[in-house]
Amino acid sequence: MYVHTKLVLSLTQIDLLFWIYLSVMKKKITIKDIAKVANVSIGTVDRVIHKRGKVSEKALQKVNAALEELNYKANPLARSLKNNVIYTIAILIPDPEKDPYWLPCRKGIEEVILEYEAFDVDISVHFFDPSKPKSFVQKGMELIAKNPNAFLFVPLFERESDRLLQALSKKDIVKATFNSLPRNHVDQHVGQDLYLSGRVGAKLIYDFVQPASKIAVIHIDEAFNNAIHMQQKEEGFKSFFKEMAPGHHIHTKIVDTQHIQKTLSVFIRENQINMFFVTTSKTYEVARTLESLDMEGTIVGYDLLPENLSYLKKGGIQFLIHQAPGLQASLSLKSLVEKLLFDKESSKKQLLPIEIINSENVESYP
Amino acid sequence: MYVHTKLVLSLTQIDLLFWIYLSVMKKKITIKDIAKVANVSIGTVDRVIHKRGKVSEKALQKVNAALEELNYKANPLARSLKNNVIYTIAILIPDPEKDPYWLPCRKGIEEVILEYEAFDVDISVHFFDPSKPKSFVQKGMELIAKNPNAFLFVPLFERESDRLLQALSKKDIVKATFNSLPRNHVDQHVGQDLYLSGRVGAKLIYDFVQPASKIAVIHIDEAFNNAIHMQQKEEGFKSFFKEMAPGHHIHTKIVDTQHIQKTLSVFIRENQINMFFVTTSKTYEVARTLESLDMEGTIVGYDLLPENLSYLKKGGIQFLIHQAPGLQASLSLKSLVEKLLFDKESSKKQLLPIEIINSENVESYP
DNA sequence: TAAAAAAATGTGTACGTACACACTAAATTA
DNA sequence: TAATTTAGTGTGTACGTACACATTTTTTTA
Repeated sequence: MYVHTKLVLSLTQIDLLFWIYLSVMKKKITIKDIAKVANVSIGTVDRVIHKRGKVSEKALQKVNAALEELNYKANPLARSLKNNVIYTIAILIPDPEKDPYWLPCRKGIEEVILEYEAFDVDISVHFFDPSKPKSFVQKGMELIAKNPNAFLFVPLFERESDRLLQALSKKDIVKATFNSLPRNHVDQHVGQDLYLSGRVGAKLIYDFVQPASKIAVIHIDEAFNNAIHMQQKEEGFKSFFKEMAPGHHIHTKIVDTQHIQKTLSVFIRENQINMFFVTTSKTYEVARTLESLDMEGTIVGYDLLPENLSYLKKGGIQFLIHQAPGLQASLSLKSLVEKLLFDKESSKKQLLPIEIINSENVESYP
Repeated sequence: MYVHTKLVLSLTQIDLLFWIYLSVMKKKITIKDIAKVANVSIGTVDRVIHKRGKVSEKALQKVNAALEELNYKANPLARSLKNNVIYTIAILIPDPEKDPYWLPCRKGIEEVILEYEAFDVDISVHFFDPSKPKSFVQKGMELIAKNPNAFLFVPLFERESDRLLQALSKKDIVKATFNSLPRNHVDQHVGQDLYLSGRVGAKLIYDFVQPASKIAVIHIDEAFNNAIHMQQKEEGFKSFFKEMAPGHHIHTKIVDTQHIQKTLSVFIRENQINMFFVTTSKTYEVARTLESLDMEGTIVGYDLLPENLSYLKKGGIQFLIHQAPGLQASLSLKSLVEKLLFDKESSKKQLLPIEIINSENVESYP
């Protein structure tokens, strides 16, 4: 009612009829319609929308009224078409050849590239050696030097990431990360709550715990893997047990892939461990060791690597927590593209659900 | 190399230079570029692309060559802009007021509607009473009579769905479903593998099974809920136990919400059941009954209803299987919109992963 | 060989937005 | 009051595609 009254007062009879026509017919409101209703030219409407001044107070009010009454939304297609620039996105991730964990990640990215092939974006993927922080910085700097519109990367190393972020900040390049969250500010992030993921692992193990159970958190390759990652998971894990079974001691062991079998065997036998929370995708190493020792045990670990899946199906691993690297990559890339192309805003920080995988539901994952 | 040779033979010197320029510069190939390289007008290129004939053999070959060499991809934005029709999508889902299971579904749809507000689509949501097949058919027929471009619905009732699908087939309306899969053909479907989901439930329970355990599958409200749904889950559940513990007898019980507490109490006491696989979102009813009987037990059920979550956190329910109705709805609607707007093709049948929820990872779900 | 018919090709316009430029009206100055 | 500045407004064009229509070229027929 209010709406009508206001219009009757501010618009002529004919404009009112046109307004009713627009509201009744299923038709998208264009800048032209606004111009007609406000009885000005589209140029004036355009100046109002973009706040470029040179508009009389009277016209401004009429246009703003029409804009609001008709709930005008600019057509993103026409806007993007007119815009006519090709956005470049540079992506830097660990080399999947060096660590197969990143394979689904590359695959996810390639799918998105194909999906937006026909649009005005130029996406390129680059790799660094996950065991060499230097290669990360070097590649990163190279890419930044080319001034892409956005830079998406996995901040595996804290200090080195800071350097890249600093370089990026000077250049007005959109900063986006996934998998790990760097200390410094980024414009967009997709990841998982690692602390919570540790608690999930704890709960899964806790369900099987007996008074005599011996529990250990195993970190593999802490040296050149993401140390903070593992720490946060461990903290989450321990916090759960502190709440639910305060008396239960949790062992912690850091091992190297080098002599992993030997080191682990000794550790397991010495401490009589029969329940394991493995904080990395190399969970299969623990299962393999247990197998070689001909021992039974409960193992909860991370990620759907082929080796892990094999043990999951055989029963050597009870549960895997899925970090969905592929989904993380494709989601972050997609939001980046849509931000640039249609300036669609999505939440800065997106935390993906922590997915529990057992021998059965694994079949439902692609 | 081959590519070059072919071009040298088929194009003039100047065209070749232009081709090199196009390849080197980061620039999207337009119909105009093709016309220039093939040395014809854009009209001719257009006729070739749309196979509208009236093109000489020579021109056709030149254009096709250029199209392929330059890997032309039509700009979906310009195409959609030119197209200039408003697509209508009618959605029919069970009334969330009648069954709260459908609340996230409505929410998911509303989010997508907002997301595409500025685009040329007109999406409307309508509800039917999940306990009244007639209301489903009636509402459905009404919507179909309005000739939307696409019709997305939850085929809760088999026979009634067939009727709607028949009506749809006559009218060239895109048919899409989610949650349940109807017997007859649809153009698009998003759902879950229910048989597998039954197996997942089985595995979760199996991990806790003792020789003395008594296991039951509980169906609640089979009468007006989706009977096939429940059957498939039960089959999956039993198939797992047949494989892993052939001797173990699985009880089955169908109960009505009416006198559920009483019926269940009797059933549980008579059969000494202590492990439950509940095939519907009313899992909390079993937990409540067990609570009132002051008994302990293992319960695995479905869906993140507030009542279920409360028992999950208290420990009355061990695991919930998440059918993600909201995600199913938004995913199917999104693909529908993108299909109409940009004729982007996505796979006809999309099966979502079966997600296992416990008291911890539930926090990571929105 | 000219005229007519048919085939092939090119041109112009629209979609909705954005922006440069041209123009008109009002305000200021001489 | 005329000349000039300035505020306000309108017009035209481009983005890339699609399609109607106009134009040119080739083929057929008289």
